[in-house]
Amino acid sequence: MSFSYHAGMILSASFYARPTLQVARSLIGKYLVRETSAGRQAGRIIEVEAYKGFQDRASHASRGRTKRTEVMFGPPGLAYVYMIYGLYHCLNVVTERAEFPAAVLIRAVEQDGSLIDGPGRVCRALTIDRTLNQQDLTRGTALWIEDRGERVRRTAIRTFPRIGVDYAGTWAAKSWRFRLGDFP
DNA sequence: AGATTGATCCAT
DNA sequence: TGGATCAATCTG
Repeated sequence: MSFSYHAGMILSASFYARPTLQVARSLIGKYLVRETSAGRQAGRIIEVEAYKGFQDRASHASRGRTKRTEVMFGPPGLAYVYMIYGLYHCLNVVTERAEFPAAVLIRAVEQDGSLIDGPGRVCRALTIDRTLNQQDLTRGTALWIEDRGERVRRTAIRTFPRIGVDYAGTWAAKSWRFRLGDFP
């Protein structure tokens, strides 16, 4: 039992252990929370992308089970953090079930009224790097996602093709990006 | 449009 | 081991 204060309910493994597109949708309006020795920061999730299964050519896991993608094959509720272009980090949450590779990329959050737009910027703003790879998000330490009671109407969420995956053939056309409509 | 940066992956 | 690639971002 932890006695530290949480503004909302920490999402449990059962939240992540659902079909990835459902998890992606329901992450909109939840709060990504980062706690360090310097304090606690939170961002309201505005945009996400789903990456699902062995066939999805946009997913890192489509190349198979490697050292990098191993965490995507792990149990739901783990963080998958990778470095891109040697400059930026991207945060994903692992979904569904062990042995099945799937995750949701956090693309944008609203922090203290300002929009942090882009997965690299999200990680920079919340001090998220590879040391948090494979972190268990259901434990409520260092990094987690919580529900603060906001109800997001389904019609408030718009869907788009995923960004930066033009190489993925027909998979690039799938509307697996979800964004809160109030943020153009 | 072009530069940046380093981890990763696969072909030599 | 080498080199192409990359779920991005910043500056012109």
